[in-house]
Amino acid sequence: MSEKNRKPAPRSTYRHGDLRRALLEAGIALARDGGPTAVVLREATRRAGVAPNAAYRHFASREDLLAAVRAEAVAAVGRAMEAEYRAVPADGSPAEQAHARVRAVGRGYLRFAFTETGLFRTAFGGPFSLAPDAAASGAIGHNPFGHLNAALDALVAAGALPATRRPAAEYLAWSTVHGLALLALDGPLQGVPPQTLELLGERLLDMVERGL
Amino acid sequence: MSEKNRKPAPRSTYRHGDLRRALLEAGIALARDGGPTAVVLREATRRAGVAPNAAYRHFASREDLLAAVRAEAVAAVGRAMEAEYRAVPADGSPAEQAHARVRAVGRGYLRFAFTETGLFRTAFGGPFSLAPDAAASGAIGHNPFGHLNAALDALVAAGALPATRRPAAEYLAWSTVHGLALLALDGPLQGVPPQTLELLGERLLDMVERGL
DNA sequence: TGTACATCAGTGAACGCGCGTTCACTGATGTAC
DNA sequence: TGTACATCAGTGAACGCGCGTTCACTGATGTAC
Repeated sequence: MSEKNRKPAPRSTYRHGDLRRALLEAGIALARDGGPTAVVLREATRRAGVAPNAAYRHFASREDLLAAVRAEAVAAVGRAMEAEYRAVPADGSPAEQAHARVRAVGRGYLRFAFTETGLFRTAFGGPFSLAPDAAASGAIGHNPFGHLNAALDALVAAGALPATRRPAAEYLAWSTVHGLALLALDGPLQGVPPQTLELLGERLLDMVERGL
Repeated sequence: MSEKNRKPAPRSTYRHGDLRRALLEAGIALARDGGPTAVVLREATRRAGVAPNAAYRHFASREDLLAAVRAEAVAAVGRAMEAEYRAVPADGSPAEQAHARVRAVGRGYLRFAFTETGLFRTAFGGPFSLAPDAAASGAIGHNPFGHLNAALDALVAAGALPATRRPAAEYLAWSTVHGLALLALDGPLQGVPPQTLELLGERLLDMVERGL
């Protein structure tokens, strides 16, 4: 976003201004096209036009930088889900609406995975947790998991899902979209054109709706 | 399996005997507890009690060794699925049996993932394909994907799945178990006790059965 | 309004690391006569 | 049955790599008087 990390051109000022953010943004850019392993501390400092060790004023370690990048990636997934959720038209019965929202949340997740491969991998491609504190630690209140839970709760409230089936349903639903995403990224679905993936995603969501 | 790679003790003979296999087995052991990134060429040679560059007589590169290890890991998944499949009792209607077999295949996949984390990661934790040639290249005819396809075909044959829904159903089914496996390995289901995971797995398979 | 000073963000140089890989080699084995 | 020789599996030493990280430093900034 800022212009500073576009060019490694030396600053005019001795101080950087907002090196933390510049490093974070460089890290995000790195993650975007290369996933978590591409988040290399030295490269981030290069992009920020700064000595390698300058990073240690703002991050305790490479792992610390990566954690910050990951939090941003997770937040981005959350935003994608939210956008899809908001795009759901407000017509139909409450049950229909609730269904449409669960689908929207899943669709948002899948679209993000297909579109922002590197960031998706950074968010969910290695060990990750979505504990409340993890969600709170970033500059974010967008927790993907929270969206899913809310949508499922609404499904129960609308009478479209028996309350007895609600517990742990979020894990079942999440599993399906997560699995498809990874099959498309790393598995036998690699190279399948986006619209086919999109279609497959809708069939997957059908299955979840029917099966939950 | 061989004793040679247990101890790094120097051979008595100048020639090794079966270094290729020793390296492969060292690689598998490495993968078993550490996943694909733990498959380090130098370490494999160390375990085989051999100079690092000796590996190049048998593998073109580290990547080549890893590919061989991966093929074995994939085969192991296939075997796990097969074992579960074979354990299905031969009673009930054809439709019931067919259902039970699809479940068995899925259960085998999940159990392997929960049990042999490192090997599962090696097989499916990074880029992978299950193209026929990939399955043929190893010393194996156990293709996990093939098992799933066969089970689904049988489901159609038994009249338990409308033929119109058969196409691409393997991807839908696979997505669900794959997703659950990864959520349990890397995601919010980390640390959940095995029997809870098992239960969740069964509920997931219920969902697939109902939803397909 | 000007000066002294503490703070601390960024510098420059250097490290050790373990890796994959290449080189020219050596010596055990199997085969041809 | 014995000897000469080609083969080629394994040796030993060395590389370059780029990384993360540490060290002692320097110089811009803001604050107190």
